[in-house]
Amino acid sequence: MPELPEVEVTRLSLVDRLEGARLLGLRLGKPLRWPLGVAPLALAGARIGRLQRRGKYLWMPLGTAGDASREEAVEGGEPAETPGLLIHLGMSGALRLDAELPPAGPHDHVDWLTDRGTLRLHDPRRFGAVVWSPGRDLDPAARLLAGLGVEPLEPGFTAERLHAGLQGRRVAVKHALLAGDVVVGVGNIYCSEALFAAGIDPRTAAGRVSLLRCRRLAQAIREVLQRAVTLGGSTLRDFHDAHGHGGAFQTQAQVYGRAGQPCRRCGGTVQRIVQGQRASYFCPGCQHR
DNA sequence: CATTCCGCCTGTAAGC
DNA sequence: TGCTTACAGGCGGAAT
Repeated sequence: MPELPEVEVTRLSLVDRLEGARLLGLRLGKPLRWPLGVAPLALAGARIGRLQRRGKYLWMPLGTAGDASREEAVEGGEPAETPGLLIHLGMSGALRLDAELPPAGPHDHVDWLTDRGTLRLHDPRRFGAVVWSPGRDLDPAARLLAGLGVEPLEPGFTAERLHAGLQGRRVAVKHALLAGDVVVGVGNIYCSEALFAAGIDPRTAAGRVSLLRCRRLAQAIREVLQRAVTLGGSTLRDFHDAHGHGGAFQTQAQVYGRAGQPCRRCGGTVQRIVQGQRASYFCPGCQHR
C-alpha cells in the first residue's frame, strides 16, 4: 500500500508534532524485515529531529541526549549522514501517533515512547523495517538509500533525466519505473495510473519511450503523485495517516483495480495483465506502444 | 551487466 | 460450512 504519496501523507501528519520530541524509550515487537541494529536502550533520551522522506523511506534524525551542539546539527540532517532511524512501511505498514494507545497487539512491532505521545508502527505482513543509522557512509541504512533514483516531486526530475534513465533498457517501461533506480516512489498503483495518464502501454520497452513521450510521462508521474498526496493517499484496505485518517485516491483511480470495467475516458474495457509477477492495469484504447 | 524470479509474512477473498 | 488456493501496496538477492 504505501507508495510515495502514502509515505508523504504519513510524514506530513507527523512532522510538526514529532519534531523536537524527546524519545523516552523504544518497545519492539516481532522482528521486521531487517534488524534495528542498535540496542533500544541506547536511543533513550534522544531528541527527534525533522522527519524527512526519501522515496518510500522515512528518515527520523535523532540527536544524542545531552549534546546540544549535536542536536542542532541533527535538525536538518540528511538521511544516513547524521544519526537516525530509517523507516519503511513495506506492504502493510502504517504509523500512528497518539497520547494514548491501546496495549500493543500482535501486529504492533515498534512503539516510540516520547514526551509527545506514542508513535506506533503497525505492520501485519512485516515487510516493513526500522533501521538504525549511526550516520556513517555505507552503514546498513545508507546502503538502503544508495542507488535510489531521483525524487519525482523535486525539480531534478525532468523528462531528459527520465529519458536518459530508460535508455538502453529492454524491460517493459512499467517494470523499469517500479525498479526505483530511475525515479523513486512510483509503486504498482501509481505506475499504472501514470502510464494511463501519459497514454503509454505498460508493455512498451523502456528504451523505446521517446523523449517527447517522456515529457508526458514525467508530467503524468508528477501530477498523479501530487494529486494522491492531496487526496490523502490510497486506502485500499487499511492505510491511514498518523491520526487515523484514510485516503481517497482509490475512488478516483482511472485503471488500477478496474479490470473488466469501462475506461472512464474512452469507454473501452480496462485490461489486467501480469508483468514481473505484478498486476498491471491499462486501457488498450487509450494507451499505445 | 541486464533481466527474471523467488521469497519474506499475514490477511482476505474467491473457488471448490 | 470448511478447506485450498491465489493474490495483495515492496524490494533485496539469487539464479539465469
